[in-house]
Amino acid sequence: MPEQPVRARLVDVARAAGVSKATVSKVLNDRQDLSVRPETRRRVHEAAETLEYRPHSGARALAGAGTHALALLVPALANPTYVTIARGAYQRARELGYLSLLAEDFDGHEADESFNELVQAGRVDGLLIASARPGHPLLDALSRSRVPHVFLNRSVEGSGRNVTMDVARSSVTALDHLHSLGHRAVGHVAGPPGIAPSEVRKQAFLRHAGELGLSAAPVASGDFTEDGGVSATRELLRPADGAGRRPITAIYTSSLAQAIGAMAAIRDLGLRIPEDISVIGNDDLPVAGHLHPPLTTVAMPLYELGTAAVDALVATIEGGPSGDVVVPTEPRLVLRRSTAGPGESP
Amino acid sequence: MPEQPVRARLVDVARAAGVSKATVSKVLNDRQDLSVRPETRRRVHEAAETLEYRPHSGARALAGAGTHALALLVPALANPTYVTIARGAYQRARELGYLSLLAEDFDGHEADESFNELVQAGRVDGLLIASARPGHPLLDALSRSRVPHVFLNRSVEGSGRNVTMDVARSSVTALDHLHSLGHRAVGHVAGPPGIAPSEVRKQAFLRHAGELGLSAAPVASGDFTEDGGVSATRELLRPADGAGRRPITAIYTSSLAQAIGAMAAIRDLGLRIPEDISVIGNDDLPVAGHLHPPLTTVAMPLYELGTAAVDALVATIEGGPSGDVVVPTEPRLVLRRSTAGPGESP
DNA sequence: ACGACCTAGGAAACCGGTTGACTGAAGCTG
DNA sequence: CAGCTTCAGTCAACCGGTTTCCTAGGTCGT
Repeated sequence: MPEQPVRARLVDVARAAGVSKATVSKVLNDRQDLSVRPETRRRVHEAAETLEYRPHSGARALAGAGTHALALLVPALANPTYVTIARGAYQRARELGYLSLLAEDFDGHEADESFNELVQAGRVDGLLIASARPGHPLLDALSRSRVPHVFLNRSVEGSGRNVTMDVARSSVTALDHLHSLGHRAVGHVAGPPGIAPSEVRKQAFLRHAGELGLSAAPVASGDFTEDGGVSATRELLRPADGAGRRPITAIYTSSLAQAIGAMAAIRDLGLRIPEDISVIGNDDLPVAGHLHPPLTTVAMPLYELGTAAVDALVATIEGGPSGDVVVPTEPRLVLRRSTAGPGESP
Repeated sequence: MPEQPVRARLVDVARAAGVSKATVSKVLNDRQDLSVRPETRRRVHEAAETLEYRPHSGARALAGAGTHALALLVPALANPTYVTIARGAYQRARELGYLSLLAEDFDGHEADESFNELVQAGRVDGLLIASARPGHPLLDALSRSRVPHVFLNRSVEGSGRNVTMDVARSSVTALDHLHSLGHRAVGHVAGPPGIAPSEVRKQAFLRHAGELGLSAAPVASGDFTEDGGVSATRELLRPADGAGRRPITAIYTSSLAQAIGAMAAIRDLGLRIPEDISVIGNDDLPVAGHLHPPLTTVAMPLYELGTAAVDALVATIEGGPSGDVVVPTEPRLVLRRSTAGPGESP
């Protein structure tokens, strides 16, 4: 039997450095309640280094220090939006000495289970929740237990723990762009009702449409998927008057996938993009630039959302106060060829 | 100070059921080395139920039982392929009493760190590795330690721990389809060199092209991204002879993103799909059906790959033997409108 | 009637860290 | 030079499970 390359334990480091477990623990955790000679400190660090010591997270958690792990709950990983957020969260967590785990929360179906497995089982110190919606079972569990958590992207009103982007601004940016191209009748493909950013975008769209004096600003809801975009777009393009005139000349969608669906639906109706209908979507990802035509988008600061959420959560875990946060980076218009003046080529 | 709704602990359950910790532990873990009266067993389960008892994963891990957690390392979450795999893994893991965690391994950059944080810190019992490639730092770490693991999708030759799909078959399926439409000169957009499924697909493509007697079967490599598809496609379509004739009439890509890139590149050259060039991609996802034109694909059994990998890993963890596994489900052709006979409309 | 053998369950050690109370030695003070 | 601090660390309890021996009481065979 070959030598098992056993993990180094605290006591191994202690032995190697010629000190006690307690000293090693305190030195490595940089605790203030202990005075150590620099020389000793050095020996400890050196021993830990050569032995490649990693504290056992379970033991640490048991002893009352946390696990130094967070979990990010996203509603749908297939939506690459959340992947960008997750990356931001992961990186920032690492910088703060935490590990960020990723879990898909199939719109509440698995939420209880995830909650149990992650929080109750003591695997994580806190939750980053991107899957909130009214009536979500998780909200209940959270209020019963006292687990540190923040809501990101999908905020929960009155929680005082929301980390969001300036979603309203994205509607304004998109609408200003279309308006400046000459569009006066713009439709909006909104996300499902009840979901915070979806509602905010819709309200901002309607408000700003009013401010710009648009002649029409119909809204249709659909899932944040391609199919959701297809059905909402069909609804928007159905001739409203008997004359058979198209009610709108441009569409603004709440997600990238919806925009892809919208483009498909528009073409199915025999219309051209952007000559007949301009399309602009939210969230910029590589695929947008490779569509036909390349899609104009409003890029949201997703990565920053992830980092900001971790900052807020870690602050909470470490005893700080909590409060709503809005990521300062503004949505950015990414101009491509799916938008043009009504009747024009790009 | 409000009552902290503390987690129920083992001893709480024991007290409630009127037995000892040991008994509860054994009953809940269904251990054979103890005889209990059915009545006692019932009481224990009941108490655990009403107290909503969840074992503390850290404590359990410390005591020598595992963590009952696995980690899935994927090379790029932005590639939705891996999301489907992850779902399969997650579900199957749950059925087996495990929790599957998801981590992005930025092509080796973070692999060591992930390995340390997950394995060395004792957070997981085993690894599902989908990010292998020759020279990957993880391979070293794995051979040094004795952590249970399997490689999925991207196999590692000689490891005896590969869980794969019939990737060669997917090339045959795609090529047969194009051949039956009348194509005799087909190009292949392969993945990066050195990556197992990429190489296998390419070899199978070349072999079957030979079997079918194609007049041309050029191959160009590119990343599994849209941009990778663009550049490889440009290479394939560059006129080879002085005559300026296009060398091929169809393109088969190794990933869906590459297919999207290929379509963009084809259009940029002023060519039509499928009249001038047919396109067929690997992996079927919702977006494929909403492209312009809707993309014909070869659907791979990704979900099953995830479940099979978990089966294999858990078997290893629980002391079983290991061995290579190939998911039995065959690749399936999903016919859409990006393929047609040379010169024809779909 | 008495030991052998089950049956049902309990006591306690142990896993690997953390933490607050404690201590021996050196330095300072009066 | 005795007493008080400060310094530099040590001791041991503890976290919440699991597991390995035990044991008390009842059953069975002879």
